[in-house]
Amino acid sequence: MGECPHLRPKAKDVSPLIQEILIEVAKETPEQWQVRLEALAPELIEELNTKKEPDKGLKALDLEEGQKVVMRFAPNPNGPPTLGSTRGIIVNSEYVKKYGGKFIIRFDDTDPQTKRPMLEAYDWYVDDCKWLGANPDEIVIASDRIPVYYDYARKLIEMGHAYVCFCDGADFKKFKDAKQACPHRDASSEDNLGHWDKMLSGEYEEKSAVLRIKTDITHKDPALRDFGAFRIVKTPHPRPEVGDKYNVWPLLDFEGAIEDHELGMTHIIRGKDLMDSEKRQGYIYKYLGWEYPKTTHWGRVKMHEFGKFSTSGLRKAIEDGEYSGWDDPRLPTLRALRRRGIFPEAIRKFMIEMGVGETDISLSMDTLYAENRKILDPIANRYFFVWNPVEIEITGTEPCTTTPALHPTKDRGCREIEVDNKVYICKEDAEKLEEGSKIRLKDLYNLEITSMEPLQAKYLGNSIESVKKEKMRIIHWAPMDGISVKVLSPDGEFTGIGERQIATELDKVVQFERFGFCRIDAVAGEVVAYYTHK
RNA sequence: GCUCCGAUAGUGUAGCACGGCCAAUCAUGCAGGACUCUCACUCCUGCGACUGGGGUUCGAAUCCCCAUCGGAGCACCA
Repeated sequence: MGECPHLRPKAKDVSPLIQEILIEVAKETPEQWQVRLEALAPELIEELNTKKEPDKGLKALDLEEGQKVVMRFAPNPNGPPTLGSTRGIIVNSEYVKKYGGKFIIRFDDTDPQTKRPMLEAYDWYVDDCKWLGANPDEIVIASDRIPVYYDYARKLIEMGHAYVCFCDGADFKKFKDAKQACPHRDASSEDNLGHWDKMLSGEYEEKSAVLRIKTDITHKDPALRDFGAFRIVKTPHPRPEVGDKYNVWPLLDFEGAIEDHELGMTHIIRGKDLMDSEKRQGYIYKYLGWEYPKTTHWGRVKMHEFGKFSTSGLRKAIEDGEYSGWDDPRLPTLRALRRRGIFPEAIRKFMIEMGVGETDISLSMDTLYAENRKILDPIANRYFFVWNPVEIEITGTEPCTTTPALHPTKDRGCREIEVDNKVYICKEDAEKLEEGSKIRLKDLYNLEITSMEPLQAKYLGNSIESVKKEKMRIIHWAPMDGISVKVLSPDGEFTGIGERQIATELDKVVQFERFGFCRIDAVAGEVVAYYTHK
């Protein structure tokens, strides 16, 4: 019908005819269909056989042919980047890669008080962006550019679009809720300029005055009625280059509005919590005759594995020793994921395939782990690590050496393990045994349990055929001269014994068989490993 | 209270701007099986969704209205 619009008026007549034909066709066999299709339209057969490739990844951006983009990621560095931050980093930088242009990191660090920036975090953001493959073309720090914001503020006051308001917060809210102008709204530009200068020079105390942008005080959406643009904060900024230079600080809506224009932003992609913010900023753009960048939003993201946590709450928990630091494996910070051996490529893929939807989503780390496992499995060497180790004594054989492969399918050589008359096995494996049970020590030999306490076994040959025939359990083990290993995981700590050769894998991700992937974090004395995932 | 968004399998996601190629994609998850000297990997099979109700239309996941549910904003936070 789409192809033959002239039939549309006759749709009522056409559809019974089609129905009849369909009934006829349904009586035939698939083989008959094949024959008829070959006669009618052979090209369709190929089309049927090729699977539809759905659009993967990010949707096209709204722009003109050949246009380059300028996009930004704008964090407040009041804590370390987290998995949540990566959405902004990856989506924005990916578009810049796709269309060409500029990717900017802009630190919106204009609150020295409530969400006070953390000095180390500036570098963390830049580092983590680079690690994720999102190299910034430019780094902008808002607290370096306060005079720029002051200039625009003055301009808006002169134009009569901004006023200094001395209302108490609660009083202003009453006026606003009643759609009424507060007493200061109609002051002259001259008066306002005078007040503004006094704000800047520090004559007013904190909370006593605020610069507001005039919008429409009767707007039906209360969120859009006259909003604050600057406030007085006398707490010095943590950056030494800024310190106590300023008494008056811009609020996000103002600072962001000015910077997005100054930096030539073409597109903005950010959380939908900032949707109203955009409408407020629209007034500033209108007054200054600017055009607002094109915007897209994403919804709230929650990870099943991580509850709600605030940066400030987390900071306290770390200070209290509840977590070992910002890279504690239980945390969703990028530093932690990095330390655990999550690869940036996996995070990128995860974020890109998630796309940019306005729906609030709640997702599981499993999907990220699955991506990461695809990268890890071919490159991770295999080792034995026995957690909660118990000794088992073996009789009936001589000390020997075994050489299991480092990888089950890739040819990467072997490791070498010497075995005397005792090995370690996991307590949870030992608990399933009883006198007379037969087990296979993987890559070693077969045993029959002769005593449970103490745990003893006798050598039963090393025929793998009899393992299969008798369906023996195959368990892993560790030699008596193994190395102590401590694994830190989101679910707690595991300690035990591993092969000595693990110590050569510093900073690599290995797989502890029947346990999971781990990144070897330290090898001095004992091995410390961070659990990656199953 | 006012305002603004959104809703497709367990979880994400494609399809929706322009209604018919949708008996709805892909991934992950789960279940079963094959392979395997790991509980990993790989392979095969299966499970599973258009929030509900009206309307428009020959035809609705797609357009319109209502309801329900979820989220956000109404800060001198970002």
